[in-house]
Formats: sequence, C-alpha cells, structure tokens
Amino acid sequence: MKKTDPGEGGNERRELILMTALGLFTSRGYFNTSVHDIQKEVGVSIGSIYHHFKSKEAIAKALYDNLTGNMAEAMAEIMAEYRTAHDRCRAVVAYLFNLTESSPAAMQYMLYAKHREFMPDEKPVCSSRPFELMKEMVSEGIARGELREYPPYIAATSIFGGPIRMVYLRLDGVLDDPLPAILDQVWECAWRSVGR
Amino acid sequence: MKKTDPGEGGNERRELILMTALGLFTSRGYFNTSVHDIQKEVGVSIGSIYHHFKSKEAIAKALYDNLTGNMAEAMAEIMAEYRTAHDRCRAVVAYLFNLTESSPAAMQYMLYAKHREFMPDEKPVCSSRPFELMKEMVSEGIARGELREYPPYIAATSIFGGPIRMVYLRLDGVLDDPLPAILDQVWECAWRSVGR
DNA sequence: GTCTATACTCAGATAGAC
DNA sequence: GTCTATCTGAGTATAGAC
Repeated sequence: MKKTDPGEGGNERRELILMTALGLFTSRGYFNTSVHDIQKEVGVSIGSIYHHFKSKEAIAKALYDNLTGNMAEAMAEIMAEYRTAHDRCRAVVAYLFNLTESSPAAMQYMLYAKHREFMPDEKPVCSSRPFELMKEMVSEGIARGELREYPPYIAATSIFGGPIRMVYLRLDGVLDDPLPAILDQVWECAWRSVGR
Repeated sequence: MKKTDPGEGGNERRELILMTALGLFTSRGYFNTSVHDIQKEVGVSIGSIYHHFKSKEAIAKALYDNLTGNMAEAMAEIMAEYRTAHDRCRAVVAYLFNLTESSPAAMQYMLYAKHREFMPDEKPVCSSRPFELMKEMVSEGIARGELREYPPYIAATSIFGGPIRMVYLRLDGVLDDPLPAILDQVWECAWRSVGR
C-alpha cells in the first residue's frame, strides 16, 4: 500500500491528477467532469489515471480526505496556539477567509460539493473533523463562562454561521472585495451574537 | 402555451411529475436520477414525460422557478404585514424554519442543490428574488436606525447566516429537534449580532 | 396525450502490449 | 508505470403507432 501513502514520496503524478481533478470538479462539477476530461488536462492516458486510482469516486474521496485533513490540522494548531474562545474562534474565521482567497477551489470543494451524491457513505460535511473542532472550541467557551449559555450547536452556528455564509457568497462571485478586508466587521457581528 | 400555465388548470400529471422529480432529485441528487427513474415512480411512460417537458433540465428549471416563486411571494407578504426590520426578519426566519419542517425537500432543493451544474444559465441562489428581498428588509432597517451601520450585505449575512446554517444542519439530519422549537434562541443570537 | 421500441452518444472501466 | 484500444452499460431523447 505504498502508493496510497499520503506523504510526499515520489508520486508527483498522483498529486497532479488530484489537483487537476479539483479544478475540474469545482468549475464544472463532479458529474460534468469525465475521467477523459481529467486525463486530457493532465496530459496522460486513461490507463495511467486508473493505475493510480481505482475509480473516479476514489479520486473524489482522496481529495476530500486530503483537504479536510489539512483543515483539521489547521484547527488543531489554532486550538494549541490560542486559549480563549474569543481568540480561537476569531482565528478560525480568519483562517477560513484567507483560505477562501488563496485556495478557492479547495474551499469550494469542501463546502459546496454535495459529497453524498458521489460518496454515498460519507458523513455530511458539518460532521467532519474540522467542524467538530469548531464546536469544541465553543463548548469550552461556554463552560468557561466566556460565551452565553446556549446549547453548543446553537452557539456554534450563531458564531460561525455568518462568516461561513460570507464564504459562500464570495465563492459564488457575489462579492467583489476579498474577505480578509471585511474580517473585522464580520467578526464583530459574529462575536456579539453569543459573546459576553 | 396553455400547458406551461403555472396555475391550477387541468394538468395534474404535470404537477405529479414535478413533485416526484423533486423527491428523487433531493434524495438521490439530480445526476443520480434518470428520467426512467421518474417515469417509473410516477407510473407513466417516458413518452408522457417528454410530452410535458422538453428535457430533464427543463423539469429542474420548472421546479426551481415554482419553488423560488412561492418563497418570494411569502417574503413579499411578510414585508407587507410587518413594518420593522426586527419583526420582518424574525418572521422570515420563522417561515424558513417552518418550511424546513413541512417541506424539507423543497427547502433542500432551493438551498442545497448546485443549480449551476445542471442549469448553467441560472444565477446563484443567493441572488434569487427571495434573498434579494431579505437584503432589502435589512437595508431599510439600517436606514431607519434600527440596525447598526454596516454594509447591507454584511448585516444581512450576519442576521440570516446563523439561521440558514441551522436549516442546513437540520436537512443534513444532524439535529433531532424540529427547528421551530429553537426559534427563540436562534433568533435572540441572530438579532443581537446587528440589532441596536 | 399516451404508449413501446429504439436510436444514438458517451460515460466508466478493463485488457494487454510495451 | 504508461500506453492504446476496446468493452459494456446507461442515459437522454425521438419516432411513430394507438
């Protein structure tokens, strides 16, 4: 199973396939992208694609695991670096906004794709690791009296719902300004909803 | 063009096709639903489907127009019935929560489906009529000094972002409680984010 | 208006030489 | 590991009888 090793290794072709697929999946959608499309854009043969991945679905899955893995890692780092719910949550929003600008495709793939449609046995995005960590930060904040007392899922949704919606708008091309430019204002509103 | 009349008329088969398609599109996804699937579930022949609709995409489009039309109507009624931004926005959230419980498929189809993937020349959902009306309520609220001064899209996103996210969670099956049961708490948080 | 049968296209995936 | 060629099935849509 050396070839599925997520590390750096020698396999730049595998990486190239993944990155190309990400671009196509997000711009045209998963179902409007054929394996032939990927093959053509990467500039290799179909056989090569199928050598690296068992199926089209496997490409989607690998992509999803990579991206949510990276994001969960970032969340964990934030939890380690900051201590208060205020600082942690703000850092998360800043991270989401920056990622949206630097890797819109990655963000879109994680947030927007209806993974259930092509990865039937995957849990919904909002139950994935990164989102779980976000809820955890909020729970701790409530326990410490830093946030108002609400059921954690309500508090988490209230604080992150606005910012996440902002990301959707930006990805949809509705906003002209980059998100980091409005971070302060958005965060003010988000924090006011449940902060003490 | 009598047959495309959206009124009541004689065409219950057309309606039946639409409702069946809605169920299938939302449970399996648009691309995982073939016209044969619809045909079988409705219990009519393929020819009949194609007599009523030019193509599969046309079914999706008719559905989308119907549903967003209904919702825009509801928003307009709310604007007529209430005068303050506070009462209007709260009524909108209550409406969204109720609709999610009474017609989850309709809600899911409007919010969750990536319409761009199968209706290439449609604007993103967030630019559709209902969402425009929501932004309008907020803009007026700011003008009247009822809401804090933020760019309207930020204020609108802050106030509706949490509640809408709640709808997503509920549709994803993550929440056990029906949304109307938590309306008060969710609304408190939403309003606090930008209300004065 | 509704049906059956079928044409046509293209997807995902495999075989087997190099 | 990479390639070309090909299989197989499914999906959209149409033709034409009733």
